[in-house]
Amino acid sequence: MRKKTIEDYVELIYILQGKTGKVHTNDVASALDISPASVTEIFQKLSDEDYINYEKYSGVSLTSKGKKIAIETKRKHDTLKKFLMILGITEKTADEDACKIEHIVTPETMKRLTKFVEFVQKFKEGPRWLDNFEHFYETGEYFECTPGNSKDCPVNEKRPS
Amino acid sequence: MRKKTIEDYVELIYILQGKTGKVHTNDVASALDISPASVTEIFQKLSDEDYINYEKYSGVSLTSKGKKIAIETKRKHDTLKKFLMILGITEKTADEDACKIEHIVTPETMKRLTKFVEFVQKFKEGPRWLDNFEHFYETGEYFECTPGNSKDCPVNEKRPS
DNA sequence: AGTATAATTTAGGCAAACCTAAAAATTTGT
DNA sequence: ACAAATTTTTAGGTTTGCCTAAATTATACT
Repeated sequence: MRKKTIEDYVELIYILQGKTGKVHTNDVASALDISPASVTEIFQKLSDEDYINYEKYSGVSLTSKGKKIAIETKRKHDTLKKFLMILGITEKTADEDACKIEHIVTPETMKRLTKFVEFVQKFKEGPRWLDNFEHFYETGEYFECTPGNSKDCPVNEKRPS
Repeated sequence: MRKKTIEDYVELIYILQGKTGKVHTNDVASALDISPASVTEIFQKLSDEDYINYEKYSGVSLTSKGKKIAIETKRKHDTLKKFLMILGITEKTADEDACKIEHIVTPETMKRLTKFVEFVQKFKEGPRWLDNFEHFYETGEYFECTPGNSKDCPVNEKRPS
């Protein structure tokens, strides 16, 4: 199926680590549906590259390098997911797409999308054009809602101040 | 570097095929910067799975199955690129991201994004909220431009009717 | 048309990411 | 504390996607 990146593993370990901060072979194996033996290999590789602290038979924890990557990746994931949900995508699908896009998106695009999410979230109930987009998506009708022309707006009443 | 999918190859062949419709080992090899020998293997695989017509030493052409995939993928690519450019991403980066996202995005998300591009393109000079987003991106300032409140809009004059 | 050059394929190899089966270490229950 | 059950690791294998070098086929020039 899908190719897993180092980021995937590190992010997963970050998510799986409970209070103790220890993640075990089996945790990862069952989360990814691969064999424990493969996870051992992955742990070895991640350890070689200093993403995790690994000692045989005792579970792993993230190094500061690993933690940094994990947090960064999760941040990207969350932003992408929010972004997609703003456009009206269901949570499940948004999560799925975010999970794949987070690894390949350029920093430039990521920065724009982050700002876009921020921009939209400035509006308490979401900007009206989003309601208009939703209306367009559902019905195919669209409207030019300008400050000087509100009569055609299908969702005027939704916006307060 | 990046993993190539069947879609990548088929789309590339579609793009490389000139009037004759024939694409040669070397064309693909230099486009992807891999060895001609590897392209031969790829051609064999694509041929096995009926994406291309392949006869040794004579170049390849897309089958109808291959053409369908190619067109579909290119359509996705173009839409994603447009979408990203709407958000203000430079053409080069938009192209790069589109190229990677096109292979992994779910149909649901693709449908939304397509509609979104359509929605934005309904506006002759782009919707005003986009200008506001750009303004926000550059300056950090944002405005609530509602039909009843145009005084704060930084870009009122840009919109005609 | 015949030979030099260029393009393509074949053959064999390597590394990565997975696997299974068996061995080793750890944990659990009494 | 020890045997049984579980978890983890080791060893060895498979597939995939690339590689290089050598062999083969096609093309281009005189």
